[in-house]
Amino acid sequence: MPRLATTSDVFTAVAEPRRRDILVYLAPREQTVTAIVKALGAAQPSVSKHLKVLRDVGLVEARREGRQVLYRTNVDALRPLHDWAAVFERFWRHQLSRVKERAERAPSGKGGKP
Amino acid sequence: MPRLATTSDVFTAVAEPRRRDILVYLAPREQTVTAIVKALGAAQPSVSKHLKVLRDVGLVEARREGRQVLYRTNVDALRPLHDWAAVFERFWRHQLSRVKERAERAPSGKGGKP
DNA sequence: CAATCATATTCCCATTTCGGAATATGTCAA
DNA sequence: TTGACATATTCCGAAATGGGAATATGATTG
Repeated sequence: MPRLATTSDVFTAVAEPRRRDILVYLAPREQTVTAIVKALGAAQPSVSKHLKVLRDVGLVEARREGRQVLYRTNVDALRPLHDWAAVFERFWRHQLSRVKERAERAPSGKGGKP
Repeated sequence: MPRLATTSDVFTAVAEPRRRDILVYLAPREQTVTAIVKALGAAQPSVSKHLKVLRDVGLVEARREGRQVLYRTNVDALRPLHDWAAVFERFWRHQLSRVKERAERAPSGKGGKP
């Protein structure tokens, strides 16, 4: 079995960079498909397909207005993602000490990993 | 061009449920591959492959101890994910009013979406 | 060195994914 | 109704994914 269907999982849907861009673009206010196409510089069919995926997962909502369709990010659907990531917040402090320790061990910091 | 290489993007790496399970399992403390195999009930080669993906993206770190290899989640590498999701936090309040409004419009709340 | 435990890698395969091009559907205007 | 605009869908091909089975590498012990 290959990867989980992109249409059933928020994580997989968000794995695509273009879809992330779309979500960011549609978060402040609803936008036309054409607007998205122009903003992202992508092909229209491609955008429509991505929007379908996002809509199937519930990450965006659509509203028809005449000839145009206005899409808008459903930010609530992103909470599972945020919540999952937030679980690790608990361990950040714990591991921060390690990072700090390493940083202090190498004071001339510029030469990280070129 | 098909999907983005799972090995170059944290988002894609985390798209796989088993890999998420591994990350959660390895967050509190480092664990042996065998331990992961038992904990997840997955096949050993499968786990090793997932670990390789996670390590290539920097989501886990490995340490050899005799015959065994101890893996540990690098929680810092999860920050991009968290930060990206956190961008939408700003809009949650805004959209919460809509949800609230809808909830108040339907007082007999039990029948949500079973 | 041989045997064994622990982990990694390779090979094969069914399935999915995305982009591009072409085409279909839907909606408004004249 | 015809035509133009906006969006959606289908078909195609190249590339990638993850599981399973087999095998390879690494390290320890006798």
